[in-house]
Amino acid sequence: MLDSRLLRNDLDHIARNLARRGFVLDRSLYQKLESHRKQLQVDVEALRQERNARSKSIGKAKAAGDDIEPLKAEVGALGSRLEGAENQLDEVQAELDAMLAGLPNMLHETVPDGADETSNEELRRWGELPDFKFAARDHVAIGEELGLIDFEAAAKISGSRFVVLRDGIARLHRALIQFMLDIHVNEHGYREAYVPYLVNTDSLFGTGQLPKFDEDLFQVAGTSELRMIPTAEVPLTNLVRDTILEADQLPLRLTAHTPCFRSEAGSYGQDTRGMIRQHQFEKVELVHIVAPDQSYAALEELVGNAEIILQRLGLAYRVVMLCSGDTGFGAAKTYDIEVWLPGQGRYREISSCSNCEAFQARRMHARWRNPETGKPEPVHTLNGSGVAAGRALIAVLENYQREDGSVAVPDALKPYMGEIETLTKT
RNA sequence: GGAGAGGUGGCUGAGUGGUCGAAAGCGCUCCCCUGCUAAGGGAGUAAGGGUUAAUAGCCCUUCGAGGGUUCGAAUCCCUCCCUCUCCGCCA
Repeated sequence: MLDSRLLRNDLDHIARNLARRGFVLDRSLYQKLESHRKQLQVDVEALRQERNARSKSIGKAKAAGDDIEPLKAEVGALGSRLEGAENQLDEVQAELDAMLAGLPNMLHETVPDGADETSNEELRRWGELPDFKFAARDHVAIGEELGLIDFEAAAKISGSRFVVLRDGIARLHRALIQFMLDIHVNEHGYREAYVPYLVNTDSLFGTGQLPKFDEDLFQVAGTSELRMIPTAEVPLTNLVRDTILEADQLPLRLTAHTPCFRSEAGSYGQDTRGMIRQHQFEKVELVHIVAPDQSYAALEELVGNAEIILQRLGLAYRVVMLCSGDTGFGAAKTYDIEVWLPGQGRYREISSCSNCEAFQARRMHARWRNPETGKPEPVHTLNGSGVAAGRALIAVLENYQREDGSVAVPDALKPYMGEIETLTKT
Protein backbone atom coordinates (compact mmCIF):
# COMPACT_ATOMS: atom_id res chain seq x y z
CA MET A 1 0.00 0.00 0.00
CA LEU A 2 1.27 3.43 -0.85
CA ASP A 3 1.30 6.26 1.64
CA SER A 4 -2.08 7.95 1.28
CA ARG A 5 -0.54 11.22 2.42
CA LEU A 6 1.92 11.09 -0.46
CA LEU A 7 -0.90 10.21 -2.80
CA ARG A 8 -2.78 13.32 -1.79
CA ASN A 9 0.22 15.60 -1.94
CA ASP A 10 2.19 14.33 -4.92
CA LEU A 11 -0.11 12.40 -7.19
CA ASP A 12 1.78 13.21 -10.39
CA HIS A 13 5.03 11.91 -8.98
CA ILE A 14 3.37 8.62 -8.09
CA ALA A 15 1.59 8.35 -11.42
CA ARG A 16 4.90 8.84 -13.27
CA ASN A 17 6.59 6.18 -11.17
CA LEU A 18 3.81 3.64 -11.64
CA ALA A 19 3.74 4.35 -15.35
CA ARG A 20 7.24 2.85 -15.53
CA ARG A 21 5.60 -0.49 -14.71
CA GLY A 22 3.03 0.10 -17.37
CA PHE A 23 0.45 0.80 -14.68
CA VAL A 24 -1.98 3.57 -15.50
CA LEU A 25 -3.12 5.47 -12.43
CA ASP A 26 -6.53 7.02 -12.97
CA ARG A 27 -5.71 10.39 -11.50
CA SER A 28 -9.04 12.07 -12.13
CA LEU A 29 -10.94 9.20 -10.56
CA TYR A 30 -8.66 9.33 -7.56
CA GLN A 31 -9.02 13.06 -7.16
CA LYS A 32 -12.76 12.84 -7.49
CA LEU A 33 -13.00 10.18 -4.80
CA GLU A 34 -10.53 11.94 -2.55
CA SER A 35 -12.22 15.33 -2.64
CA HIS A 36 -15.57 13.64 -2.14
CA ARG A 37 -14.17 11.73 0.82
CA LYS A 38 -12.71 14.85 2.35
CA GLN A 39 -15.96 16.76 2.21
CA LEU A 40 -17.98 13.85 3.56
CA GLN A 41 -15.57 13.17 6.35
CA VAL A 42 -15.57 16.78 7.49
CA ASP A 43 -19.37 16.77 7.41
CA VAL A 44 -19.67 13.51 9.29
CA GLU A 45 -17.25 14.58 11.98
CA ALA A 46 -19.01 17.88 12.46
CA LEU A 47 -22.36 16.12 12.81
CA ARG A 48 -20.90 13.63 15.23
CA GLN A 49 -19.42 16.38 17.31
CA GLU A 50 -22.77 18.07 17.55
CA ARG A 51 -24.63 14.89 18.36
CA ASN A 52 -22.11 13.97 21.05
CA ALA A 53 -22.44 17.40 22.66
CA ARG A 54 -26.23 17.33 22.62
CA SER A 55 -26.45 13.80 23.90
CA LYS A 56 -24.34 14.82 26.83
CA SER A 57 -26.68 17.70 27.51
CA ILE A 58 -29.57 15.23 27.62
CA GLY A 59 -27.74 13.35 30.29
CA LYS A 60 -27.34 16.53 32.30
CA ALA A 61 -30.95 17.59 31.82
CA LYS A 62 -32.10 14.17 32.95
CA ALA A 63 -29.94 14.38 36.05
CA ALA A 64 -31.43 17.80 36.77
CA GLY A 65 -34.91 16.35 36.42
CA ASP A 66 -35.86 18.42 33.35
CA ASP A 67 -38.12 17.23 30.57
CA ILE A 68 -35.87 15.61 27.99
CA GLU A 69 -38.43 14.54 25.38
CA PRO A 70 -38.06 17.63 23.14
CA LEU A 71 -34.27 17.31 23.24
CA LYS A 72 -34.49 13.65 22.31
CA ALA A 73 -36.57 14.41 19.25
CA GLU A 74 -34.13 17.08 18.17
CA VAL A 75 -31.06 14.88 18.53
CA GLY A 76 -32.93 12.02 16.90
CA ALA A 77 -33.34 14.07 13.76
CA LEU A 78 -29.65 14.90 13.89
CA GLY A 79 -28.92 11.21 14.17
CA SER A 80 -30.71 10.32 10.96
CA ARG A 81 -28.86 13.05 9.08
CA LEU A 82 -25.64 11.67 10.48
CA GLU A 83 -26.53 8.16 9.44
CA GLY A 84 -27.10 9.24 5.87
CA ALA A 85 -23.80 11.07 5.71
CA GLU A 86 -21.98 8.14 7.28
CA ASN A 87 -23.35 5.74 4.70
CA GLN A 88 -22.13 7.97 1.91
CA LEU A 89 -18.73 8.28 3.51
CA ASP A 90 -18.43 4.52 3.97
CA GLU A 91 -19.23 3.99 0.33
CA VAL A 92 -16.66 6.48 -0.92
CA GLN A 93 -14.07 5.31 1.57
CA ALA A 94 -14.56 1.71 0.44
CA GLU A 95 -14.03 2.73 -3.18
CA LEU A 96 -10.93 4.67 -2.24
CA ASP A 97 -9.57 1.78 -0.16
CA ALA A 98 -10.16 -0.66 -2.99
CA MET A 99 -8.33 1.62 -5.39
CA LEU A 100 -5.45 2.05 -2.96
CA ALA A 101 -5.18 -1.69 -2.30
CA GLY A 102 -4.81 -2.29 -6.03
CA LEU A 103 -1.91 0.10 -6.58
CA PRO A 104 1.51 -1.55 -6.95
CA ASN A 105 4.55 -0.34 -5.08
CA MET A 106 6.66 2.53 -6.32
CA LEU A 107 9.90 1.48 -7.97
CA HIS A 108 13.32 2.34 -6.65
CA GLU A 109 15.19 4.84 -8.78
CA THR A 110 17.89 2.30 -9.72
CA VAL A 111 15.39 -0.06 -11.38
CA PRO A 112 15.91 -0.02 -15.16
CA ASP A 113 12.98 0.72 -17.45
CA GLY A 114 11.60 -2.07 -19.60
CA ALA A 115 8.44 -3.92 -20.44
CA ASP A 116 9.43 -7.52 -19.72
CA GLU A 117 12.27 -9.84 -18.74
CA THR A 118 14.24 -9.03 -21.86
CA SER A 119 15.09 -5.68 -20.28
CA ASN A 120 16.36 -7.12 -17.03
CA GLU A 121 19.89 -6.05 -16.24
CA GLU A 122 22.53 -8.69 -15.64
CA LEU A 123 24.72 -7.62 -12.74
CA ARG A 124 27.22 -10.47 -12.34
CA ARG A 125 27.97 -14.09 -13.10
CA TRP A 126 29.55 -16.69 -10.88
CA GLY A 127 31.04 -20.10 -11.65
CA GLU A 128 32.13 -22.04 -14.70
CA LEU A 129 29.54 -23.57 -16.98
CA PRO A 130 30.02 -27.36 -16.99
CA ASP A 131 31.63 -28.65 -20.15
CA PHE A 132 30.14 -32.07 -20.83
CA LYS A 133 31.76 -34.46 -23.32
CA PHE A 134 28.30 -35.79 -24.07
CA ALA A 135 24.87 -34.42 -24.75
CA ALA A 136 23.60 -33.04 -21.45
CA ARG A 137 20.26 -34.52 -20.42
CA ASP A 138 17.62 -32.58 -18.58
CA HIS A 139 16.41 -33.61 -15.15
CA VAL A 140 13.43 -35.45 -16.56
CA ALA A 141 15.64 -37.76 -18.60
CA ILE A 142 18.07 -38.16 -15.71
CA GLY A 143 15.32 -38.97 -13.28
CA GLU A 144 13.65 -41.40 -15.65
CA GLU A 145 16.87 -43.22 -16.34
CA LEU A 146 17.55 -43.55 -12.63
CA GLY A 147 13.95 -44.49 -12.02
CA LEU A 148 13.77 -42.01 -9.17
CA ILE A 149 11.48 -39.28 -10.52
CA ASP A 150 7.94 -40.43 -11.13
CA PHE A 151 5.53 -38.05 -12.83
CA GLU A 152 3.08 -40.83 -13.72
CA ALA A 153 2.60 -41.80 -10.10
CA ALA A 154 2.04 -38.16 -9.17
CA ALA A 155 -0.48 -37.75 -12.00
CA LYS A 156 -2.40 -40.78 -10.78
CA ILE A 157 -2.43 -39.59 -7.20
CA SER A 158 -3.03 -35.89 -7.79
CA GLY A 159 -2.86 -34.74 -11.37
CA SER A 160 -0.53 -32.71 -13.52
CA ARG A 161 2.15 -30.45 -12.08
CA PHE A 162 2.96 -32.77 -9.21
CA VAL A 163 5.88 -35.12 -8.76
CA VAL A 164 6.91 -38.16 -6.75
CA LEU A 165 10.59 -38.48 -5.87
CA ARG A 166 12.08 -41.74 -4.67
CA ASP A 167 15.06 -43.06 -2.77
CA GLY A 168 18.29 -41.19 -3.51
CA ILE A 169 16.62 -38.23 -5.20
CA ALA A 170 14.06 -37.84 -2.44
CA ARG A 171 16.93 -37.88 0.02
CA LEU A 172 18.97 -35.43 -2.07
CA HIS A 173 15.99 -33.10 -2.05
CA ARG A 174 15.76 -33.31 1.74
CA ALA A 175 19.53 -32.88 2.02
CA LEU A 176 19.35 -29.64 0.07
CA ILE A 177 16.76 -28.24 2.48
CA GLN A 178 18.72 -29.21 5.60
CA PHE A 179 21.91 -27.86 4.09
CA MET A 180 20.35 -24.50 3.23
CA LEU A 181 18.72 -24.05 6.61
CA ASP A 182 21.93 -24.93 8.42
CA ILE A 183 23.91 -22.33 6.48
CA HIS A 184 21.39 -19.57 7.07
CA VAL A 185 20.97 -20.33 10.75
CA ASN A 186 24.57 -21.17 11.65
CA GLU A 187 26.48 -18.86 9.36
CA HIS A 188 24.13 -16.04 8.38
CA GLY A 189 22.45 -15.45 11.72
CA TYR A 190 18.83 -16.15 10.77
CA ARG A 191 16.32 -17.33 13.31
CA GLU A 192 14.53 -20.45 12.18
CA ALA A 193 10.76 -20.64 12.41
CA TYR A 194 8.19 -23.33 11.88
CA VAL A 195 5.04 -21.69 10.58
CA PRO A 196 1.48 -22.49 9.47
CA TYR A 197 0.95 -23.51 5.85
CA LEU A 198 -2.66 -22.32 5.89
CA VAL A 199 -3.15 -18.61 6.42
CA ASN A 200 -6.05 -16.21 6.70
CA THR A 201 -6.98 -13.45 4.30
CA ASP A 202 -5.66 -10.69 6.54
CA SER A 203 -2.20 -12.21 6.25
CA LEU A 204 -2.49 -12.53 2.49
CA PHE A 205 -3.64 -8.94 2.22
CA GLY A 206 -0.69 -7.90 4.36
CA THR A 207 1.94 -9.29 2.04
CA GLY A 208 0.02 -8.24 -1.08
CA GLN A 209 -1.30 -11.53 -2.53
CA LEU A 210 -4.84 -10.30 -1.89
CA PRO A 211 -7.02 -8.86 -3.18
CA LYS A 212 -5.43 -8.94 -6.64
CA PHE A 213 -3.94 -12.41 -6.95
CA ASP A 214 -6.50 -14.72 -5.39
CA GLU A 215 -6.63 -16.90 -8.50
CA ASP A 216 -3.00 -17.93 -7.91
CA LEU A 217 -3.89 -19.39 -4.51
CA PHE A 218 -5.48 -22.64 -3.39
CA GLN A 219 -8.41 -22.14 -1.07
CA VAL A 220 -9.20 -24.60 1.67
CA ALA A 221 -12.77 -25.81 1.34
CA GLY A 222 -14.80 -26.00 4.51
CA THR A 223 -13.04 -23.07 6.14
CA SER A 224 -14.20 -19.53 6.13
CA GLU A 225 -11.13 -17.96 4.68
CA LEU A 226 -7.99 -20.09 4.77
CA ARG A 227 -5.64 -20.34 1.80
CA MET A 228 -2.53 -22.46 1.34
CA ILE A 229 0.65 -20.43 1.39
CA PRO A 230 2.25 -19.68 -1.99
CA THR A 231 5.49 -18.89 -0.14
CA ALA A 232 6.74 -18.76 3.46
CA GLU A 233 7.07 -15.01 2.93
CA VAL A 234 3.42 -14.79 3.95
CA PRO A 235 3.58 -16.37 7.44
CA LEU A 236 7.10 -15.11 8.19
CA THR A 237 6.45 -11.49 7.29
CA ASN A 238 3.07 -11.49 9.00
CA LEU A 239 4.76 -12.37 12.27
CA VAL A 240 5.18 -8.62 12.74
CA ARG A 241 1.68 -7.68 11.57
CA ASP A 242 -0.10 -5.33 14.00
CA THR A 243 2.98 -4.85 16.13
CA ILE A 244 5.17 -1.93 17.12
CA LEU A 245 8.80 -2.99 17.40
CA GLU A 246 11.38 -1.16 19.48
CA ALA A 247 14.45 0.05 17.62
CA ASP A 248 16.71 -2.41 19.44
CA GLN A 249 14.63 -5.34 18.18
CA LEU A 250 15.66 -4.60 14.61
CA PRO A 251 16.77 -6.01 12.32
CA LEU A 252 14.81 -9.27 12.41
CA ARG A 253 16.19 -11.99 10.16
CA LEU A 254 13.90 -14.99 9.81
CA THR A 255 14.05 -18.20 7.86
CA ALA A 256 11.72 -21.13 7.38
CA HIS A 257 11.42 -24.16 5.19
CA THR A 258 7.92 -24.73 3.92
CA PRO A 259 6.09 -26.24 1.03
CA CYS A 260 4.59 -23.67 -1.33
CA PHE A 261 1.34 -24.09 -3.21
CA ARG A 262 0.49 -22.25 -6.40
CA SER A 263 -2.44 -22.78 -8.69
CA GLU A 264 -0.38 -21.57 -11.64
CA ALA A 265 -3.52 -20.20 -13.19
CA GLY A 266 -2.66 -18.50 -16.43
CA SER A 267 0.52 -20.50 -17.00
CA TYR A 268 -1.00 -23.28 -19.08
CA GLY A 269 1.47 -24.56 -21.61
CA GLN A 270 4.47 -23.04 -19.83
CA ASP A 271 7.13 -25.34 -18.40
CA THR A 272 4.84 -28.33 -18.64
CA ARG A 273 7.80 -30.69 -18.89
CA GLY A 274 9.52 -31.68 -15.67
CA MET A 275 9.38 -30.14 -12.25
CA ILE A 276 10.24 -26.54 -13.07
CA ARG A 277 6.70 -25.32 -12.42
CA GLN A 278 4.67 -27.35 -9.94
CA HIS A 279 1.57 -26.82 -7.85
CA GLN A 280 3.60 -27.86 -4.82
CA PHE A 281 7.28 -27.28 -4.14
CA GLU A 282 9.64 -26.79 -1.22
CA LYS A 283 11.50 -23.61 -0.49
CA VAL A 284 13.71 -22.11 2.18
CA GLU A 285 12.67 -18.51 2.63
CA LEU A 286 14.58 -15.55 4.04
CA VAL A 287 12.83 -12.50 5.50
CA HIS A 288 14.29 -9.29 6.90
CA ILE A 289 12.40 -6.73 8.97
CA VAL A 290 14.53 -3.60 9.17
CA ALA A 291 14.62 0.11 9.89
CA PRO A 292 13.94 2.02 6.68
CA ASP A 293 17.45 3.44 6.28
CA GLN A 294 18.88 -0.08 6.40
CA SER A 295 16.75 -1.77 3.79
CA TYR A 296 18.94 -1.42 0.72
CA ALA A 297 22.00 -2.66 2.59
CA ALA A 298 19.80 -5.54 3.77
CA LEU A 299 18.79 -6.34 0.18
CA GLU A 300 22.44 -6.77 -0.83
CA GLU A 301 23.00 -8.96 2.21
CA LEU A 302 19.94 -11.03 1.46
CA VAL A 303 20.88 -11.77 -2.12
CA GLY A 304 24.42 -12.54 -0.94
CA ASN A 305 23.06 -15.06 1.55
CA ALA A 306 21.19 -16.82 -1.26
CA GLU A 307 24.23 -16.74 -3.56
CA ILE A 308 26.35 -18.53 -0.95
CA ILE A 309 24.07 -21.54 -1.25
CA LEU A 310 24.75 -21.89 -4.96
CA GLN A 311 28.44 -21.24 -4.49
CA ARG A 312 28.75 -23.99 -1.90
CA LEU A 313 26.89 -26.31 -4.25
CA GLY A 314 29.22 -25.36 -7.09
CA LEU A 315 26.36 -24.23 -9.32
CA ALA A 316 26.98 -21.51 -11.88
CA TYR A 317 24.54 -18.62 -11.73
CA ARG A 318 23.96 -15.02 -12.61
CA VAL A 319 22.26 -12.21 -10.74
CA VAL A 320 19.88 -9.93 -12.60
CA MET A 321 18.05 -6.82 -11.53
CA LEU A 322 14.47 -6.94 -12.70
CA CYS A 323 13.35 -4.11 -14.92
CA SER A 324 10.34 -1.93 -14.17
CA GLY A 325 7.86 -4.08 -16.08
CA ASP A 326 9.04 -7.36 -14.53
CA THR A 327 9.19 -6.23 -10.90
CA GLY A 328 6.44 -7.73 -8.75
CA PHE A 329 3.43 -5.92 -7.33
CA GLY A 330 4.80 -5.31 -3.83
CA ALA A 331 8.48 -4.87 -4.62
CA ALA A 332 10.38 -1.62 -5.01
CA LYS A 333 13.42 -3.48 -6.31
CA THR A 334 14.08 -7.13 -7.05
CA TYR A 335 17.17 -9.21 -7.78
CA ASP A 336 16.66 -12.61 -9.34
CA ILE A 337 19.30 -15.30 -9.09
CA GLU A 338 19.27 -17.57 -12.12
CA VAL A 339 21.05 -20.90 -12.00
CA TRP A 340 22.56 -22.56 -15.05
CA LEU A 341 20.61 -25.58 -16.23
CA PRO A 342 22.63 -27.63 -18.75
CA GLY A 343 19.59 -29.62 -19.79
CA GLN A 344 17.90 -26.44 -20.97
CA GLY A 345 21.08 -24.67 -21.95
CA ARG A 346 19.98 -21.55 -20.15
CA TYR A 347 19.76 -19.78 -16.82
CA ARG A 348 16.55 -20.24 -14.84
CA GLU A 349 15.25 -18.36 -11.83
CA ILE A 350 16.04 -20.10 -8.55
CA SER A 351 15.68 -17.16 -6.16
CA SER A 352 13.96 -13.81 -6.13
CA CYS A 353 15.02 -11.23 -3.54
CA SER A 354 12.93 -8.11 -3.05
CA ASN A 355 12.89 -4.99 -0.97
CA CYS A 356 9.24 -4.09 -0.41
CA GLU A 357 10.18 -1.00 1.56
CA ALA A 358 7.10 0.11 3.56
CA PHE A 359 4.56 -1.32 1.11
CA GLN A 360 3.76 -4.49 3.05
CA ALA A 361 4.36 -2.80 6.41
CA ARG A 362 1.60 -0.29 5.71
CA ARG A 363 -0.81 -3.03 4.68
CA MET A 364 -0.12 -5.05 7.80
CA HIS A 365 0.50 -2.21 10.26
CA ALA A 366 4.01 -3.37 11.06
CA ARG A 367 5.82 -0.51 12.69
CA TRP A 368 8.85 0.38 14.74
CA ARG A 369 9.32 3.23 17.15
CA ASN A 370 11.74 5.62 15.49
CA PRO A 371 13.95 7.01 18.28
CA GLU A 372 14.40 10.25 16.34
CA THR A 373 10.70 11.04 16.24
CA GLY A 374 9.47 8.85 19.10
CA LYS A 375 6.61 7.84 16.82
CA PRO A 376 5.61 4.51 15.32
CA GLU A 377 6.57 4.39 11.65
CA PRO A 378 6.32 1.58 9.09
CA VAL A 379 9.26 -0.84 8.99
CA HIS A 380 10.76 -2.03 5.75
CA THR A 381 10.30 -5.67 4.79
CA LEU A 382 12.39 -7.82 2.49
CA ASN A 383 12.05 -11.38 1.35
CA GLY A 384 13.97 -13.78 -0.80
CA SER A 385 14.30 -17.45 -1.60
CA GLY A 386 17.33 -19.02 -0.10
CA VAL A 387 16.68 -20.95 -2.34
CA ALA A 388 13.88 -22.90 -4.04
CA ALA A 389 14.56 -26.55 -3.23
CA GLY A 390 12.81 -28.10 -6.21
CA ARG A 391 14.75 -26.04 -8.67
CA ALA A 392 17.98 -26.53 -6.72
CA LEU A 393 17.40 -30.27 -7.08
CA ILE A 394 16.99 -29.86 -10.83
CA ALA A 395 20.18 -27.83 -10.97
CA VAL A 396 22.19 -30.41 -9.02
CA LEU A 397 20.92 -33.28 -11.14
CA GLU A 398 21.66 -31.53 -14.40
CA ASN A 399 25.03 -30.08 -13.39
CA TYR A 400 26.35 -33.19 -11.64
CA GLN A 401 25.23 -35.74 -14.23
CA ARG A 402 27.71 -38.18 -15.73
CA GLU A 403 27.80 -39.83 -19.10
CA ASP A 404 26.73 -43.20 -17.66
CA GLY A 405 23.52 -41.68 -16.34
CA SER A 406 24.61 -41.50 -12.72
CA VAL A 407 24.71 -38.30 -10.71
CA ALA A 408 27.48 -37.26 -8.31
CA VAL A 409 26.54 -35.87 -4.91
CA PRO A 410 28.01 -32.38 -4.41
CA ASP A 411 30.58 -32.24 -1.60
CA ALA A 412 28.47 -29.77 0.38
CA LEU A 413 25.61 -32.28 0.57
CA LYS A 414 27.63 -35.37 1.48
CA PRO A 415 27.22 -34.85 5.25
CA TYR A 416 23.48 -35.08 4.67
CA MET A 417 23.56 -38.14 2.39
CA GLY A 418 24.96 -40.83 4.64
CA GLU A 419 27.13 -43.19 2.63
CA ILE A 420 25.66 -42.19 -0.70
CA GLU A 421 28.20 -40.45 -2.95
CA THR A 422 26.58 -41.17 -6.27
CA LEU A 423 23.03 -41.70 -7.43
CA THR A 424 22.91 -44.74 -9.64
CA LYS A 425 20.26 -46.90 -11.18
CA THR A 426 19.18 -49.51 -8.70
C1' G B 1 -17.03 -32.49 19.15
C1' G B 2 -19.64 -31.59 24.43
C1' A B 3 -19.93 -28.30 29.02
C1' G B 4 -18.38 -23.88 31.32
C1' A B 5 -15.51 -19.10 31.93
C1' G B 6 -13.52 -14.99 29.68
C1' G B 7 -11.62 -11.21 25.92
C1' U B 8 -10.67 -3.42 28.69
C1' G B 9 -4.51 0.99 27.73
C1' G B 10 3.02 -1.78 27.81
C1' C B 11 1.33 -5.31 31.95
C1' U B 12 -2.17 -6.51 36.18
C1' G B 13 -7.03 -5.15 36.87
C1' A B 14 -11.95 -1.92 38.22
C1' G B 15 -16.11 -0.30 35.49
C1' U B 16 -23.58 1.82 37.65
C1' G B 17 -26.66 2.88 29.78
C1' G B 18 -24.87 9.34 30.18
C1' U B 19 -19.58 14.29 31.85
C1' C B 20 -15.39 6.93 30.60
C1' G B 21 -10.22 6.99 26.32
C1' A B 22 -11.74 4.71 30.63
C1' A B 23 -10.37 3.97 38.46
C1' A B 24 -6.29 1.81 40.88
C1' G B 25 -1.63 -0.62 40.90
C1' C B 26 2.91 -1.97 38.31
C1' G B 27 6.32 -0.47 34.63
C1' C B 28 8.48 3.71 32.02
C1' U B 29 9.90 9.26 31.43
C1' C B 30 10.80 14.03 33.62
C1' C B 31 11.04 17.23 37.98
C1' C B 32 11.55 18.00 43.36
C1' C B 33 13.36 16.27 48.09
C1' U B 34 16.99 13.41 50.53
C1' G B 35 23.91 12.32 51.12
C1' C B 36 23.76 7.17 50.66
C1' U B 37 22.66 3.24 47.64
C1' A B 38 16.69 2.62 49.70
C1' A B 39 12.67 5.64 50.10
C1' G B 40 9.33 9.92 49.69
C1' G B 41 6.53 13.91 46.86
C1' G B 42 4.75 15.91 42.06
C1' A B 43 3.76 15.69 36.78
C1' G B 44 3.45 12.94 32.44
C1' U B 45 2.83 8.20 29.90
C1' A B 46 -2.23 4.45 23.76
C1' A B 47 -3.09 4.03 18.58
C1' G B 48 -5.36 5.51 14.04
C1' G B 49 -7.55 9.43 11.25
C1' G B 50 -9.39 14.49 9.68
C1' U B 51 -8.35 19.71 9.33
C1' U B 52 -3.73 22.59 8.85
C1' A B 53 2.26 25.25 6.50
C1' A B 54 2.57 22.64 11.17
C1' U B 55 5.59 17.03 14.85
C1' A B 56 0.68 24.00 17.22
C1' G B 57 -4.33 23.91 18.19
C1' C B 58 -9.27 21.87 17.34
C1' C B 59 -12.13 17.62 16.09
C1' C B 60 -13.49 12.32 15.01
C1' U B 61 -12.73 7.03 15.84
C1' U B 62 -11.07 2.85 18.74
C1' C B 63 -12.63 -1.18 25.46
C1' G B 64 -11.74 -9.00 20.42
C1' A B 65 -14.61 -8.33 15.22
C1' G B 66 -19.24 -7.24 12.86
C1' G B 67 -24.38 -6.09 13.26
C1' G B 68 -28.67 -4.31 16.39
C1' U B 69 -31.50 -1.54 20.40
C1' U B 70 -31.06 3.77 22.21
C1' C B 71 -31.02 10.80 21.93
C1' G B 72 -26.54 8.26 23.96
C1' A B 73 -23.25 1.55 24.46
C1' A B 74 -16.97 -0.79 27.43
C1' U B 75 -21.85 -1.45 29.85
C1' C B 76 -28.13 -4.40 26.87
C1' C B 77 -29.30 -8.06 22.46
C1' C B 78 -27.57 -11.18 18.11
C1' U B 79 -23.66 -13.46 15.05
C1' C B 80 -18.61 -14.59 14.49
C1' C B 81 -13.35 -15.01 16.03
C1' C B 82 -9.92 -16.03 19.80
C1' U B 83 -8.13 -17.60 24.80
C1' C B 84 -8.59 -20.59 29.26
C1' U B 85 -10.67 -24.96 32.31
C1' C B 86 -12.99 -29.89 32.35
C1' C B 87 -14.67 -34.16 29.29
C1' G B 88 -14.26 -36.83 24.65
C1' C B 89 -11.14 -37.80 20.40
C1' C B 90 -6.44 -37.74 18.11
C1' A B 91 -0.46 -37.36 15.75
